[in-house]
Amino acid sequence: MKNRITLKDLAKDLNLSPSTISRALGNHPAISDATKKRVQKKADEKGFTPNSIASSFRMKKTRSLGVIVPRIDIHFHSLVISGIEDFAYKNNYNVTIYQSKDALKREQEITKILQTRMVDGIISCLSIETTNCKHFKKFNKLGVPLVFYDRVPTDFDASKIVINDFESSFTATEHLIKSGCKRIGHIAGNQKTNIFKARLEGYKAALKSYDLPVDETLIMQTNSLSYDEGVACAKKYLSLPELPDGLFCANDYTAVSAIQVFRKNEIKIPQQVAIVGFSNYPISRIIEPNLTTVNDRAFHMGEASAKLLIRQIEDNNDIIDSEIITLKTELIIRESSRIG
Amino acid sequence: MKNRITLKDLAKDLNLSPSTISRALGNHPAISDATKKRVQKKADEKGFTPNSIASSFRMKKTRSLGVIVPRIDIHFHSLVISGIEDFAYKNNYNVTIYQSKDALKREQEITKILQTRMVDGIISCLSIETTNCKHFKKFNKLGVPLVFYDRVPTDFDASKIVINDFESSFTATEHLIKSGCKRIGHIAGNQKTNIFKARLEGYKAALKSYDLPVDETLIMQTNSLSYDEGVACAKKYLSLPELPDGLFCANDYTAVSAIQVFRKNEIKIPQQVAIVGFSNYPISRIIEPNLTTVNDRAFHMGEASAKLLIRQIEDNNDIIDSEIITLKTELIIRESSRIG
DNA sequence: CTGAAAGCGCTTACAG
DNA sequence: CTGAAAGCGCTTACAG
Repeated sequence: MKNRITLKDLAKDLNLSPSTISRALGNHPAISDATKKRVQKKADEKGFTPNSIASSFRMKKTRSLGVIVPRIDIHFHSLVISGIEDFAYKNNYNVTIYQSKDALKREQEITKILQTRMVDGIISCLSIETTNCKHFKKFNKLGVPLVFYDRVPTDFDASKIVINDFESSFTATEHLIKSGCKRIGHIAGNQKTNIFKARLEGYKAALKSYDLPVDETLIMQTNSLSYDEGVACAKKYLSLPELPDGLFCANDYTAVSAIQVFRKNEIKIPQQVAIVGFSNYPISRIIEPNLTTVNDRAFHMGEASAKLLIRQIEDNNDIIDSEIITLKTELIIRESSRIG
Repeated sequence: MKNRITLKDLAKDLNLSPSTISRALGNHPAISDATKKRVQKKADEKGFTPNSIASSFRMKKTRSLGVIVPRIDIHFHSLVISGIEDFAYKNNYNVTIYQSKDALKREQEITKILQTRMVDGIISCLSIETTNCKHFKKFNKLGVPLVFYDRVPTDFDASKIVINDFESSFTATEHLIKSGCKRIGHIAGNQKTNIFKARLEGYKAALKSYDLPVDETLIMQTNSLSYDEGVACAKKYLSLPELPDGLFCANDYTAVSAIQVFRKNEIKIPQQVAIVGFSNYPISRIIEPNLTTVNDRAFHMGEASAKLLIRQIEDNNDIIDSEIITLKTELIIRESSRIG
């Protein structure tokens, strides 16, 4: 950053004051068109670009959003970030990203950095270790709006963008029931996490509402819904006296691994076991048979987060304390549950 | 951002000057330990956090890196960003990201934004449309270092982090040859892009060096190496009088689609056709049979980019103009090429 | 060991 | 329609 042209330089060249240059470039109505043209021409000629740090400093607005995600390389989060960046870009905001690596300590450190960086607002998905959100409270005092998505705090009021995990799971399970399944299993995520708890509850509620029994031997608990855990769960199903005829998995990885384990054991999908996943990962379209899954709208979640956050930044109307937006999901029906 | 505590506030409280507060918090050697302690205590007590925008403005250093990627939601790029963020975080840099969406126009706009944002350095992978990099030249004049990765400019000197596509492809093809393949096909990427050109060349060179003929009917051209294009290519192979016995694909998507098309046609992988992909996408470990592929070190590419960039930012030594670092790849041998 | 002063490049209320 | 002036919150060369 050397010998940048400043407003002062332009002013000297044009025999005008820096105030006038600033206003001309900002298209201020009080400045004559003739002057605006002269200034713009000189600015282009000299390759002037405003120093937005100086402007941010002066205005106490940085037009940047801080985003804290567990990991950027998880597809769900990269889609969310993509949605955030897209919306932010269109509205002239910048996006600065941080990874908590699912570690509370790192998340806390990042909030300290964000506190000094003067971002105009923050979007975050909590780390898996975070049970207490007090490190986010400081932003309330500083007047920096927060929006959480996916893994959201329960211990304090904040704006949130979520999907209806309960309802989505209800619908997914209902789809299996309506397809004729009577013994439906569930591979469940970590029950310390609200979204996975809701998915289990939605599954149970659907069974109940169709007068099907909730058979605990058909519900498999996992820690992180990893591919390997999915393989282990599928093997457990195989060791049961009777196989389930339907399986709703709390994510796509476990659903894919179940498909593979079952097929290796000559079990026909969906004829013998119909399978539904959750999240619409890219692999769900590639695995054979293609996986029926819940589109969790990751990109839209990012867009919605950015939209809500920017509205909160720009609304001087201090009446709204927090806002919770629930996005619609969509059950994408593919071969893995298309029976007969 | 309201009623933030400033150095001046602390100074007033402690009957010291702002200069002393600044130096005390910056652990300046000239300040007595007693004063440092007093200042630190008061700062903690009042919840002081430095305004880093003011500091950036003053120092003309923002400690932030601008990153331009085609899309964040492409796994390769999200891994690279993850590597960048990780290294940057450890070195107290922030990472601001932009997506070009593979559009030259948007890439140009982003460079204009970055010019005003005063980032200390820029990391970028060129958009697919970019053939002319003159919109990056301004950063040379501004003294803002640039590092390109993966898709890098050929028309001007710049620091680059790349892998050796030629050699990696040579090794991958050689592996097929050594496994006993004699008729090896190649699904090639867009030949306007250097990396895909290099992959094709590496494949051809390996054949030649083992005295195998280069059979153009076994080389399929694609536009974007998409899954669907892979399916189409695989079908073309099936329509040939004789199938290849080995297939080196310029990415994993096309390799996966080839596996699926072949298997649907009762062709045994790897016994009848051995297949090798490129990039080590997550799906390569999941597809059956598991895909042999080239680990392109996306995360390390990000780390290396950030490392090189930060070194260029912090080295006042103006002797180095640009630096090109080639990373080692690794051939991961899995079932899809393990013959016999 | 500490302070007074200048200045980074903008923006804007005030004056004319 | 344009300008002079103040100030955002830091940092640091200079002085003592």
